[in-house]
Amino acid sequence: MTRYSRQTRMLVAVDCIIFGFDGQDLKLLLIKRGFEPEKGKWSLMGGFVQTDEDLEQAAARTLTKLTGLEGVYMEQLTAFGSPNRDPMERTLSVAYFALIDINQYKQQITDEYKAEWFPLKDAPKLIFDHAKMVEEAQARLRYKAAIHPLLFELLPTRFTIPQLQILFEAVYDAGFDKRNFSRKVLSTGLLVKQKEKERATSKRGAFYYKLDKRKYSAKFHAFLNFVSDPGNLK
Amino acid sequence: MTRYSRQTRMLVAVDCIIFGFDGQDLKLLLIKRGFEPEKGKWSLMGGFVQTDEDLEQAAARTLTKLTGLEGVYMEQLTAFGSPNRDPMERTLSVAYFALIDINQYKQQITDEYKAEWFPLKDAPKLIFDHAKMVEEAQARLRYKAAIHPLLFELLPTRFTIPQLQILFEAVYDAGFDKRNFSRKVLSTGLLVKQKEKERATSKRGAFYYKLDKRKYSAKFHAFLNFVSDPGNLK
DNA sequence: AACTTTAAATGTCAAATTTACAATTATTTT
DNA sequence: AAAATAATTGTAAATTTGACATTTAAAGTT
Repeated sequence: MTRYSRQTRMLVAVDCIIFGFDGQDLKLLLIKRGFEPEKGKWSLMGGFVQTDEDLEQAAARTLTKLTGLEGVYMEQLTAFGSPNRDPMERTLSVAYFALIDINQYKQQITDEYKAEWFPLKDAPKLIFDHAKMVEEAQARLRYKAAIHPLLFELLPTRFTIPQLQILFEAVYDAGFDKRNFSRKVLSTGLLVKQKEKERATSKRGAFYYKLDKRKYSAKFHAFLNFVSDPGNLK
Repeated sequence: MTRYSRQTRMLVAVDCIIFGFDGQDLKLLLIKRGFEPEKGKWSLMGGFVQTDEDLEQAAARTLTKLTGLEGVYMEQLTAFGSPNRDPMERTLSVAYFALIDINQYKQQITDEYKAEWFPLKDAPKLIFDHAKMVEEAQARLRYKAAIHPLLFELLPTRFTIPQLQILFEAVYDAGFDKRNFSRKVLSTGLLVKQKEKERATSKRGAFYYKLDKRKYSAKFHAFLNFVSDPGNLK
């Protein structure tokens, strides 16, 4: 079979916007780019799509390469295709955003990428259009987390309601009423109270909760309204 | 400047899932593909991204080429990148879905593409992964229309509330209570009642409404909840 | 002119949800 | 034993939703 004639072929890359939560702030995992152009500059983790891969595979491979993690929550954000977004050569990038439990992350021994967590609000200047990607990813995160139980992906298996609230407050840069928040979250039926308490933060200690895996799967795409009127989001 | 070495370059296309509404059913605009492979088979309208174009431009150009319309509502759905989705040669496709007022559509004189509207429920077999694209577009349409004032893009400037309801019922393949529906829609404050009535459908006639353009722009991304519990959508 | 027909427009009440707001409790430290 | 701290829980008013039937405007018919 022949090929399509007279058409431009281009590189296709994936770039990952990797979010984490350290208990206080929303973080972004960035690397120092290891090759030209823009070598040594801060960048999203990315890579070219290989001959035998589809996009999800490329994104998962890229994420695993950096974090060592597999089975991480990830979804396609959008494709970025401005003709000159990469000055070297035309490269389409399909952006994926990922949510990981920051505690699961172990920096690769081989320090191959000089990766570093940055507070989202205080990230360095990024190469190409990566800042735009991060911006869109943040908007998407806010959008989806307002109506779906997404942010649990950023927490460890066991977490407390106050921890969850701090996370929501970090994502929306806003304060929520404790009573209403916990009622809302508990009313989803997704949480299972544990017998143990988290004792580091307070004298009284807060009960741990875990996700009810069955219900979590079942209701992941349901409209749960965690945040009312989450601003003017896309 | 040199190029990235040892990487696969590939074709990048855009494909448009074009929805219309004829007053009764949700429709899909398809073309008979004009070149090999799969020449003569039903297909989404698409085209290769050109050297100087970004993705939005390519999608808009493609849509205009088929419909003659400009300024149409369009948003990126997702990128499809399975290695063998096009048997001829590896081609990444970025899918866009568009909503057009079916009455605005005039088939191009040059009949270049043999385009045809199909009821969404009764569309023919499509080439490559286009059926999957349509399926995802429909899911996205249902998702977004449940919470944002999106479906107005499918209607003419003047429309009646019963017409709007029929549209919602077509999109969700469900019936809604007239009283609750009109209350919900009117409570958004987006509609301006006109003096004239639509007189073709009923003896009494239904008042026309228009969108309040200011409020429509302002609230387009707001969470308006047109449909409660719109099923288990993504 | 009165009556019939058809679809549009509108109202109400109960239930559920949301919002605003403060007191109590478990535990550690002093 | 008292103080301090953060977790947990309650309630009443307001708003929104859901279920349900009647009235109304206009055209057609007798």
